[in-house]
Amino acid sequence: MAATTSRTLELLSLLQSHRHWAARELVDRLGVSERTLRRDVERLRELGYGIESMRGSAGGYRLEAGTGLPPLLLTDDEGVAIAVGLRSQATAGLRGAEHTTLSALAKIEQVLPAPLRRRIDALASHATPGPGGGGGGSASGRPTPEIDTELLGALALACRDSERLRFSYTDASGQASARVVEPYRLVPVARRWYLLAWDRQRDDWRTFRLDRMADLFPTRVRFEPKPLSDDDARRRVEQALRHRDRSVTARVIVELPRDELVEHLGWYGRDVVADGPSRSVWPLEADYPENLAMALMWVPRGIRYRVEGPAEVLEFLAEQAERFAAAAAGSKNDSRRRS
Amino acid sequence: MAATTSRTLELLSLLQSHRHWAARELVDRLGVSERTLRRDVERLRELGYGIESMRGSAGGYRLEAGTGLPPLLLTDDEGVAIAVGLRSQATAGLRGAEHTTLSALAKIEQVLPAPLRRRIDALASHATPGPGGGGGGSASGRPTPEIDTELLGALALACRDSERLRFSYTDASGQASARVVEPYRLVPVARRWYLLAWDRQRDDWRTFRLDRMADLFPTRVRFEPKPLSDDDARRRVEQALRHRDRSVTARVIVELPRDELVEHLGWYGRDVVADGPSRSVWPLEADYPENLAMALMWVPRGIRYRVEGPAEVLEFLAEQAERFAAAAAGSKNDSRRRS
DNA sequence: AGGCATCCGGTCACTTTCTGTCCTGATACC
DNA sequence: GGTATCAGGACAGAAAGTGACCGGATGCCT
Repeated sequence: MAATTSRTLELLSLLQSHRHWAARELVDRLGVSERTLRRDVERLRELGYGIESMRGSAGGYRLEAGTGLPPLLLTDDEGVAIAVGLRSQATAGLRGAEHTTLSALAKIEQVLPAPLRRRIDALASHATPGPGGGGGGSASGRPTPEIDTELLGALALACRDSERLRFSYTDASGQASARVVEPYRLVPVARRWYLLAWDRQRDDWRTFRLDRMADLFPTRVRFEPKPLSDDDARRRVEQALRHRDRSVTARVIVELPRDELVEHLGWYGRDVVADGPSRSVWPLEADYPENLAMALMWVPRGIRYRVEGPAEVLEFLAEQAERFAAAAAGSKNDSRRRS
Repeated sequence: MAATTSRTLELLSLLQSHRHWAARELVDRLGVSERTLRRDVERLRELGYGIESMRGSAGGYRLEAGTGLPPLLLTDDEGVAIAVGLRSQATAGLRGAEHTTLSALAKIEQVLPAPLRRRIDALASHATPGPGGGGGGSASGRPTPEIDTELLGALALACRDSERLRFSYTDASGQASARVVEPYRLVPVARRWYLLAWDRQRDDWRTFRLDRMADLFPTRVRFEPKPLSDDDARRRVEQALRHRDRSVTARVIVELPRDELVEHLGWYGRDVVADGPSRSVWPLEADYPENLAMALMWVPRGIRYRVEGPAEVLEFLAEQAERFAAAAAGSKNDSRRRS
């Protein structure tokens, strides 16, 4: 057996766990002579990992940024933290980076020992839910869509590896059916995830909403993927969704110059457009009126605004207004309203 | 030079990038004989990584969950995705797992080539901000605290490696000063991060709020850390904060049995307690009234509630109520303004 | 059932690398 | 200058890695 490969990995692991190491310490841990250690360091350097060394009485080795990313040697805990992070990131969405996030997630999911996986599933459901998105809880009445990150991980793997899947699906009309598909792409649209796949039974592309899938069974049968560009995929999904799963949209007209509003809102205000010199229009889109109303709260205090949108939204606002007013008045005996 | 170690890593990398590999393909890529490949696989198995093999015409190798987490061999993109994920996770907070997340973050930050780091910094500021937490935007008037994830990463490294730091700090009273400290722990409290460190000039423990630090300079001088338990650290920080940075709290009395409310709220409702058979109390805490009010929106529609809390909160609610009402009424029947 | 493609692992001879020891140098800090 | 640290050449013996060859096992397909 090759002591040397595993030792090299261990060295890398040590160097990653603390920044600074004296040769002496490393020698003790690895159980080799000092000369061999130097040779190991040399080897790692040849592989492109930046190991800096310092002489003198506080000398030692230090793993720095090199030309490439070295293999990450993680403890179990760290692996869990990373997996949880990736799952929630996939959920929260980082526009344009979904694909990469999923591929990183797939890499970890693939090698995750079972006990760790259980810890992740547990943790992920305790994680702070995103801004009106994702995360845990098992509330049924709660309007925030929940994303089953476990499912997401499994699907990411299957897409990457072109592995045929079996699952049951409940479509928009409540009809359940068993499906056998060849999965291609996961596409996030408006806080929900969709799977684009080739349906073997219908011999055509189909789009599946993740929260309507159940009983996923990876068949371990590989298929030959047809060519499909990212653009194609997105287009197909968007087309499939054109007439369903519409989200709630509204326009908020704020009595504030565009720049001022944008500065106040930061990231949320990226779509704000000016409507004259002292007024802005803030287009909002959300999956539920609740989330839409939450955004309104960030309009600077004391500033007036007006909302244009479907009756559903306006009714919701009126209802919330009433409840807020009642709550505020009810507790304060001196019925405080500002006039 | 050792072709074998690097080849082993490359094999691992291949196995991680796709699930399934035929021996033939691997042999072609690695440029060795089939026998040697088998030996390499054997070596990896001995190291505890689960490589499954299948015979027959669709045979091949497959990296599965093993006993331990294998070294992760990431592409640049994946590394970036992971780093971004970890930064935002540290920000969003996962109670109890902060430490692990930071240690994983430190590991990656340490070895991140400069160009990748730049991409991360750019991306992180575009990421979706959490629920009233973290994330990007540079708004000054926005009440959500912003967290400089770059700073967080650098501090995590310095804590781990016991590296003395220099920075300038602006305290609560607006007084700026230059500090030299020995950093020990990063502690998140109520959506903000604090650094617990030993102040070399004052010869005592000090707590620094991250968003008040600037011009961080890692001295690369190591220090001998004094013993300090996690509990100790947390206690010190909490004590230091006792009289500043208070957050907003309130109690919401909801006319709904506890279980029903909890089921509806999911994660958010973890602190709900019963108040009689048909009423519940939902304690809320947030850094700003905005965030507190957002939670109220999740009380099931049609259910009445009452809020007990500081005047600040009630006033805020009253104001929002008025704005909502105005927005709802204003657009509906086309009378532009309220009253 | 038979054929074929695939993985399995033993043996052998040969080559390459790895390792520890010994040594001389370079560099940094005190 | 003294000391602690890393650097790296030389050498010889031990250890490993490697390819070629083989008969065997297993699973899929016809």
